[in-house]
Amino acid sequence: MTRRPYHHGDLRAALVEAASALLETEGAAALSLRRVARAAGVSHAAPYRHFRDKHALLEAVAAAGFRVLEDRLEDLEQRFTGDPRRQILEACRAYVAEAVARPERAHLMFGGILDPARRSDELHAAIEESFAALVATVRRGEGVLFRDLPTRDLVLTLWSATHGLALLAAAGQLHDLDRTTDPEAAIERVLGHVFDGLAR
Amino acid sequence: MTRRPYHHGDLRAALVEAASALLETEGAAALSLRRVARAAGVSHAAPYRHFRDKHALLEAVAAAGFRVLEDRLEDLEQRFTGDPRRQILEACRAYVAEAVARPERAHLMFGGILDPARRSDELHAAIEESFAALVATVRRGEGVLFRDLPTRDLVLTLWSATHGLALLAAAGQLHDLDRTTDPEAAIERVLGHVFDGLAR
DNA sequence: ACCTGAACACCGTTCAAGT
DNA sequence: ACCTGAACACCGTTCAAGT
Repeated sequence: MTRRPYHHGDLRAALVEAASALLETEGAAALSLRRVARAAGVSHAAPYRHFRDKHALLEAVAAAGFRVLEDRLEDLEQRFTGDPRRQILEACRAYVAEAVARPERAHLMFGGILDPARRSDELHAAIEESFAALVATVRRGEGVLFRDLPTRDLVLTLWSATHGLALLAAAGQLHDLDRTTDPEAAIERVLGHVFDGLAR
Repeated sequence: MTRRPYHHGDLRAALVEAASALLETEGAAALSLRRVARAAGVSHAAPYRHFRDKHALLEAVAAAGFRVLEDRLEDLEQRFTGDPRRQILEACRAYVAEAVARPERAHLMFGGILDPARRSDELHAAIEESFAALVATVRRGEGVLFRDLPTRDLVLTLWSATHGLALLAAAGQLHDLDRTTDPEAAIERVLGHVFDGLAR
């Protein structure tokens, strides 16, 4: 960490990076703009050159999370070509794994911390694209795996189950059901049953 | 709102009430302990007589939410006696309806705002009891509605799907899938498919 | 026992000034 | 163009003092 008075590089990216790290290590409550600035080696007013306010910085952190999710989903199409069942299963697994690995960011992405009315274009695009990747994954099972149901029904059912398990796991609330169940095993079983309900 | 210097009544309850109201109208970010105190007509230091800190007050708000959920679930056993399918369906509907009606509190209950490591006894008990009510509801379908699966599997699958839909709806993220789908109709379809997967 | 008012360290945001 | 440092209103928390 060089401590020059001026940050000669991509300060914007450095701030998003620092905020993401602080978020996960200290929690959302302890994440202040001033601490982020300090971690990036700039004054507390410098972030305002790159973000309108704290909310905008948090949106950028969330957007990065959605892009990671999108990348992971798109990767699976290549890795399991011709096996839509496996693709969908791994997609849901990745969704849960991401939420468990970065619970604070997951809550920021899905949580009620950000105001939906003030979504930046960047966040909006990141959400749309990761969501499109999800729909595309599910679609590859149409006519092969699933009964003739509206795409909307397939996506809604698989997404709800996956999202629910992911957030329960991220919040540590799965332990209230079963102290011995880890999220990896749980998503396997849940998806098995959900697949049964949608199978042709 | 009387404005006496001393609050002669149940200040603790008044603070939880004021905090719940402020939370829903202004959002979690705008919810300060000082504003809660002002709304209850006491000085900013008065809440510390009843709560160790802000976190403890928020826990009390969350606990109230879990108790509401529990009451709603237990109500259904009486209202639809002998119809376990309806009981479970209405339970999931109530879960989603509560999250949609009070999205900010739902995020507080399930969200990553509260630190799981610091759960008060009150909150712990409220979670356990509402969760027990949920398990009891699902159990009434065992041997009648569902295949012979571990209770854990039944609860996990139904709960994940319901929880996921509830939080997606609360966060306004269902709109990204389908602008015309309201949560009421969505939970109906999702649960239909999930039931199919668990049916005997 | 219950509450107040002053105090402290910290925060988000703004803005004139510096390079 | 990009960043700093002072300033302001607000916050969570503590504590001696009041009734």
